[in-house]
Amino acid sequence: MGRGRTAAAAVGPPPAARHHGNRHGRSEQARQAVLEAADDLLVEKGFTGVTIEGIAARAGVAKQTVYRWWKTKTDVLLDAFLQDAAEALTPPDHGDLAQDLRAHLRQLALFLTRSDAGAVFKALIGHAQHDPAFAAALRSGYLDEQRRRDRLPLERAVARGQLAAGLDMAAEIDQLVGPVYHRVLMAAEPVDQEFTDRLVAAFLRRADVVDLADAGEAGSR
Amino acid sequence: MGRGRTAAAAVGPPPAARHHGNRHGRSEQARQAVLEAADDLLVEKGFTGVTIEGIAARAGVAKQTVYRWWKTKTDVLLDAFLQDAAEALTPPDHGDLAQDLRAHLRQLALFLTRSDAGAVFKALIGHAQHDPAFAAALRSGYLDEQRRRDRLPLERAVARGQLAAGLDMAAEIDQLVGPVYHRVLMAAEPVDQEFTDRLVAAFLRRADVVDLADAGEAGSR
Amino acid sequence: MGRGRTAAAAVGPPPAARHHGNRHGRSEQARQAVLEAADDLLVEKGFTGVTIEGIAARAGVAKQTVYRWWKTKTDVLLDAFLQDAAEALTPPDHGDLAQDLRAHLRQLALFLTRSDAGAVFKALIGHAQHDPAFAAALRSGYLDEQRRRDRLPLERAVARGQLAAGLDMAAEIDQLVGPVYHRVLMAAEPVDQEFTDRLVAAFLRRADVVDLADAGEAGSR
Amino acid sequence: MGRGRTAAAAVGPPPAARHHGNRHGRSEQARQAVLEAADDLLVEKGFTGVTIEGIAARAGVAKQTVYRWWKTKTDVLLDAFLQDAAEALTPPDHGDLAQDLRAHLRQLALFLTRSDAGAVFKALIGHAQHDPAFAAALRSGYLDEQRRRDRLPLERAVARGQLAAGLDMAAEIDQLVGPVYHRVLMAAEPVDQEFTDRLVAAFLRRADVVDLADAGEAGSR
DNA sequence: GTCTAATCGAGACGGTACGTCTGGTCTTTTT
DNA sequence: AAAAAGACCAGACGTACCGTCTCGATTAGAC
Repeated sequence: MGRGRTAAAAVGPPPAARHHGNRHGRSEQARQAVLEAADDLLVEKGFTGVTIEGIAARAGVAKQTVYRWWKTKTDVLLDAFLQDAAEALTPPDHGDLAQDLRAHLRQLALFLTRSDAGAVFKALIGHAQHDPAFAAALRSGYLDEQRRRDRLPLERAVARGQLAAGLDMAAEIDQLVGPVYHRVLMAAEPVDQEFTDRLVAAFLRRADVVDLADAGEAGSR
Repeated sequence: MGRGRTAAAAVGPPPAARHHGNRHGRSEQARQAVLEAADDLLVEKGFTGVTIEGIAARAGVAKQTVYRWWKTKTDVLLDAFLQDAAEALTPPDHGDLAQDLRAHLRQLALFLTRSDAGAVFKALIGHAQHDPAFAAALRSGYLDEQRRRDRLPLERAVARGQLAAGLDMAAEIDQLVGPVYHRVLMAAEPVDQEFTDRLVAAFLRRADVVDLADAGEAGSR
Repeated sequence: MGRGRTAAAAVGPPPAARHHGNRHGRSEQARQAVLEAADDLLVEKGFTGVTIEGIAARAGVAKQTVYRWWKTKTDVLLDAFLQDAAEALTPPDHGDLAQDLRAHLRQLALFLTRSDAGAVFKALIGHAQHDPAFAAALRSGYLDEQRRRDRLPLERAVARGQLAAGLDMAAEIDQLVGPVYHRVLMAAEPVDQEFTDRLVAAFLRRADVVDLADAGEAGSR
Repeated sequence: MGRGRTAAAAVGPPPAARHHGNRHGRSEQARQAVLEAADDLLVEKGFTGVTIEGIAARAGVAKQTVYRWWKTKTDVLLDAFLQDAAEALTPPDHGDLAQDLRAHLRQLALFLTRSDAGAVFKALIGHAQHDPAFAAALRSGYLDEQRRRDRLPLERAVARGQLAAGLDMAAEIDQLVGPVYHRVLMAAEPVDQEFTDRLVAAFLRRADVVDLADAGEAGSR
């Protein structure tokens, strides 16, 4: 297994933490081992199969070391997820709204349905339904930022003059990503490209987008 | 406390079950006590606070009696939910598509955010993320049927000639209800009437709806 | 290993306890397994090596089963000891005071220095120094009764007219057995027959014993 | 609180140790703080309540500092005890055997039942039952020397001609102090002056003591 | 006046056992 | 036949100490 963390490691690692159990901070080695063990276990045995004992055992770490830095197994999973996925869902910038949105929704669908991190994410969303405090942590740690990223293509289009400025961004984003999450979390139906492209098309039609590639004409195609 | 079960009791009760711990079949009394205990506990203490031991204790029933009829605590909660909410979300029939959809989405939002049954439902959706078998049970026990109910306004509109027949129903439903679920399950934002009405308006615009009240004109655009 | 419990089983077994985990009482099988595991462990690994986890594991019993019936590992050891040793130290009755006392002290010395039960007993006495509540339990469970047994030879001698009635029994017993315990618990010196016989001789000399075998003479000096 | 160590400090302090954390030796300040913390904790919380972590915390010392100089908590307690009690139980010299013995046994009884050091001593004796290596350390560090002190009155009496030379000293000492320890360690009965005086009387009677105060007569008064 | 080496406080580390809790299984008696 | 009762095995929970370790600060004596 392993997790192939990218070097960037945007989220958790405390500044300059490469030492070993001394006053100068925690062991980065132990931290990484715990995070890897946690999401390996989630992928292998599912959410219920993740226990702090199991994480500690697989990470070759003392239980107390896990408890010292994380309160619950879901905090570990969240930490692991944040580290893995921080940059997975940044929408691309092709200079074209339609293209950007299609690519972004497709990427989101694949992330949720195909990647290990997506599996972790679904588990975390699931747990958030049972634990309001964790829901808040998940929101502030990930969802808020993700919503900001989701908004980027629209904001760039506004800047380009491709899109009217008065849009209710939040509502539009919900209409774009909401159906994707809905299929992933509740329905059993596949979330294929046809589906995500259709969401984009519906948006373009209702949002009076100026098609820059086909300048001079108004309307949505 | 209590649950005010409607007489209909659409789901579980075995035929002729009014006895109590005798040779004549299971005790309907015990069954009801268990279901009530389960969702009372959920409302009071949250999903984690529901345990089979706790259910049995509060229902005044032996643990084995719970295990005899349900495999897990989530099966109890599902059973309780189905009994309570079976018909809760049937969309109304005003003879007008726009009116029906607006009312239905509003009702859905209220159900999810305000009712006890909605709280149970969110908990079950949460658990389904951790347990594929339960997810399947939840789908076949409720979600599939609910999707059929969600479709009713559209189908009636097609029958009325208000809506073209070639529509991809599943995708349209996802675009209508998906954003609602998304806000409820993931975002912290309120799901007010303005939001749900906007979803309906977007649908009407993209779906070439014939406005019967304003007959003679074609399309909405 | 094993413990070869004598059938008599004077102490613990609850009345009619041969069933298995039902409402009618505890499992006698589990109880025996726990007691045997406890003193096997003590003999093998010493007092520190006895843990409730270890007892449960070796007995093939759940930890909770141990905790259900005993509060601490020392309670288990005490129970085991009582069952093993209840009648181990009853002084013999030869009809002669000197003979009885010599045999009894010799038996006590051998019990303490040679038998497994003696090892358990020393451990319990040791623990009693750290735990006043346990000390009281040990006294009421064993020591008080043992002191009564220690007194028997003297009382029989009084009944026979071999010994004056006004004796301070407690003080005399302490002078007889105290030195034995002292050597066992504190000194490293052997407690051989010469030593125990000397204690008896000193007692006979100071206690104005009528030597029935040599009737007619008074006093021992 | 505190311990009021007498200046003599017979046991541990290394020569010229008043520095603090440099190459030339240990910190006497830390050493004293540890010893005081250890027996304060014992008196306050009992043997079980003494932990190396607790000692270090209360002494305001790092755990490692304790481990650097002592192997176990019982070694700390032993060290503390030796420092406190080294000369506590030296029998007086009145020039009279009976008087010396009566005073000595009385002092022993009071030490064991009344003083803080006596409480520590009982705890150490208790632990020695569980740990043969510690038992040996306790014997060589204290008991052997104490037995030598116990013997002093008898040896002086022999020198004075008050007592026959052929006596088995060890056995006689055991008969004098054994019953006292026995009552302290095992029985709940008080160890009052009447009891200790009786032990001396029994000894005098059996040991053909020449009463110097009443010279000329033989026998034990 | 630096340099060196031992000890100090601090505290993270891998571990073991604690005592508690819940999950599921089982057996017996009662209805 | 199913209920109530509750003991059973199993194993995770979160905590307390264990004994080891690494660190940076402190402080003599050696140079």
